[in-house]
Amino acid sequence: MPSQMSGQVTRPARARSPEEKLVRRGDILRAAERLWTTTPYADLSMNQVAREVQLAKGTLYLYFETKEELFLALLSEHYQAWFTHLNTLLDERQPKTPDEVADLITESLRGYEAMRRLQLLLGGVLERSELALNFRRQVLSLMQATAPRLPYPYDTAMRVLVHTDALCVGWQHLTEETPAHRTLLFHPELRPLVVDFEQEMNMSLRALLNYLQTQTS
Amino acid sequence: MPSQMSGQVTRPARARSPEEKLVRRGDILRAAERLWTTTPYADLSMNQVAREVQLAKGTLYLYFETKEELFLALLSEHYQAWFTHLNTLLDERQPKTPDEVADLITESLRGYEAMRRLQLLLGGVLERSELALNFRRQVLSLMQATAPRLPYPYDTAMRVLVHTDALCVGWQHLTEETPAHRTLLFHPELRPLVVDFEQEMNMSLRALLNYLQTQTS
Amino acid sequence: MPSQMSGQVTRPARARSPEEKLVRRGDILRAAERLWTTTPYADLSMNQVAREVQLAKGTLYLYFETKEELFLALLSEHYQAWFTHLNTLLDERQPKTPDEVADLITESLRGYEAMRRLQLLLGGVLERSELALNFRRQVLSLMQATAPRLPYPYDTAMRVLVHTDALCVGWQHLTEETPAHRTLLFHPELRPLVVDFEQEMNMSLRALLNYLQTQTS
Amino acid sequence: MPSQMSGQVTRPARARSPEEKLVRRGDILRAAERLWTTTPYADLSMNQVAREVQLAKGTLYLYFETKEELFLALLSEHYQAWFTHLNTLLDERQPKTPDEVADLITESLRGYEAMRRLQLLLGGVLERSELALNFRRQVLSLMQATAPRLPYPYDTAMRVLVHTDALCVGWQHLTEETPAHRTLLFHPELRPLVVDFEQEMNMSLRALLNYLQTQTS
DNA sequence: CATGAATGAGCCTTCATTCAT
DNA sequence: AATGAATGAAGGCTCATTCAT
Repeated sequence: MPSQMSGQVTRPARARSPEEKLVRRGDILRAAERLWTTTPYADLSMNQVAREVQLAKGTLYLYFETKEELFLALLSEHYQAWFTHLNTLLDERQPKTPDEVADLITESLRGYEAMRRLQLLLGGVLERSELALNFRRQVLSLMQATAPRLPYPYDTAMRVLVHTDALCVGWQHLTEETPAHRTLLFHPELRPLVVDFEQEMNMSLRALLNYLQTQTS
Repeated sequence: MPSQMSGQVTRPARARSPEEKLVRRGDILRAAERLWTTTPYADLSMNQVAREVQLAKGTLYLYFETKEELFLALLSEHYQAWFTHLNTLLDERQPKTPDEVADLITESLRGYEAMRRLQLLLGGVLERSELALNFRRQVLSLMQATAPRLPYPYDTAMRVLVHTDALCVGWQHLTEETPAHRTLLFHPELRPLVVDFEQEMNMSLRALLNYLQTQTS
Repeated sequence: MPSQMSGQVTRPARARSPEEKLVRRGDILRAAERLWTTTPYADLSMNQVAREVQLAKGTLYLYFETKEELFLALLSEHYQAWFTHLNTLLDERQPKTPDEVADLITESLRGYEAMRRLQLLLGGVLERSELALNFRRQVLSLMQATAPRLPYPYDTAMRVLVHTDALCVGWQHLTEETPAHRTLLFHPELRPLVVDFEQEMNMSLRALLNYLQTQTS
Repeated sequence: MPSQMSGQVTRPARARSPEEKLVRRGDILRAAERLWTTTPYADLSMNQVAREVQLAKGTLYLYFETKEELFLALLSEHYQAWFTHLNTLLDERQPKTPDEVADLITESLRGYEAMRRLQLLLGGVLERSELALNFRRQVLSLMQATAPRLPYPYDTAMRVLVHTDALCVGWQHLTEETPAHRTLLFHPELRPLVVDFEQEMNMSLRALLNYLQTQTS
């Protein structure tokens, strides 16, 4: 009869209703996320995740069939959150000029490092599974919901979103705060390689959107 | 575009001279590369590489201290090859306009898929070791040798090269020919997510370089 | 003199309760011991131990963090058993004269070859880890519990126990039943080197204890 | 044509005559010894030894068939040296009383830590080979040469020498300067386990020899 | 639904020894 | 005699996943 009080919130010992199960699923995701911010995927064991949620290892497999699926779900969640955030900003500000749009997108990414890092996993690790297909479908539908909010024709808007994705991955890749990357700061001769995500991302977006402007007219 | 003919060529039983050793080192690299095109880093064991070169496992460790070093060496090799290729193109064509430069860079990447894929490894896997530092230094010096060949002030040129890196990673990431990615082609509804590396890369570069033009003047 | 009957007794598939886990731990220890009698530590793989207990390799690591820890635990167990045995004998017989004490200690070692052999490991192999410290502490406290049972002042008693340790190791070393040692028996010219553990141990102890007697008075 | 000047002494590139070969053999032994004082047997690779003598790995195998043989030869050498030393002392001082003999033997061991440590190897590592038999023969004949120099009947003298062996091993075992052993010094509660080789060895010998005196008369 | 003991394939790496030169 | 590249068995250990309870 182990007490379940050790978590932040009291929690039913068993998740019975579908709602409770959803909550539990969320708990797991949240735990994985917490660990993920400090530990690379390969070094992050299901055991650790289990410990973090204070569930048994086996329980995780009741909610996710594989480690891969778990992280894909996490990425999915983050994607959704970010798109929602982006939509809100777009609806509020209704940006018109390329620079306004670029700035807004850049800003929308602030605070979403977790998502950006997760995105990198896709290629190297997560991409292999067939779950990826579902994931893509989801991404697509998120993009489709956002596209109309951009001051561009649908196709252009979609393209902008795909470019945003690529840029985000690219800059995140060069910017990722790995231990090795941090040591760069102590080697002045390597300065030219040290870049700031937000600044470069913004520049890339401005360049892109202004260019689109030019081309269209 | 290395020839893929490396098969059962007769080979000295022992690499004695420094030259032979270099050749053997190359053989290993080549084998690793061959496997790498079909198997992700994490699933690629030294055992497999050994089998592929037809050498004993231990022999690999005569040429590379760790698995990581082997793959870093591979990436390094490809980077160098690409920069050399790029330099040649730049020297030959001496591009002036933004579009000329963009096209040239885009073209230079053709046939260097291997490098592009390898680049993605950096973030997730290789970045951790201290070897990474050396690698960075090398990349930097390659960039520094290329920068003067671009029709831009040195700092701008360097920035262009860093952007190229980011774009390359970003688009490669979205374009990578993983099994999962290939299935995309059979799902017409996912069409909008299917993009062509070369085309998008080119567009990104054009956008960037034209934008720089604008800003400077 | 533990029974060597542990064979294919039926066994729960999973050790759930702490008691069952203790039993399983014991099973592993027992298996290691069985192998140890015929194979030197360095040649004894965890794989073999696993096979011998009929458990998976990984399972061993659920009970012992490293190979070293496993063997240290084994030695620890044997030490404890021997000290317990010695204490019992001392309590029963209450030896007074040096020779009585020497005989009793000698007798106490009979049947504890396993412990004696394990002791030899300490120097060469186990000594390095930090676990060794704990082990030492344990040995010390065992000695401290035994010292008062000897008909000597505390400090002298402790010294006697330490000497016993040294003598035990020394004679075991010369007496060890290795294959090489056994061949000695077939070479009459080497006779003088063939000695009997019990006999020599006894003599050493008698010498020591009588000497102490002399010195004190 | 590599220069062979890098050693302390110039050395012929090839050992041709039997004498030269013996010298070379000695060089190897000396190198192994140097390393052995700081590195445990298991961690000491033939590679290191080769590097230390500035010979190729394969060359070692021209002089010793196995690693084991090399170390057995080393031990053999040390044994011989010590016995020689002991003989000299005995001849010079001609000790008569038990305490004089005990003190002399104790003193003779001073400075022969290397031998003492090597002795410990015997049981755990070296004992297995069939070379051990030869080694034993040698030890026996050394003892036989020394026995007459002791003020005891031949058989008693032999027995004393065997006891010396055992005691030496036993106390060395408890005294060995391993890292773990050194940490003992920082744990005052473990004080009782810290003993001094020379002091305890001396006591053991005195006890033994005085006891023999008693028994005989 | 939950548990966590058990699994076992698989990983990277080491190193005594061999053998072509 | 000397070299040192090549070998390959073996080792300890990890961890995603399964399954008995």
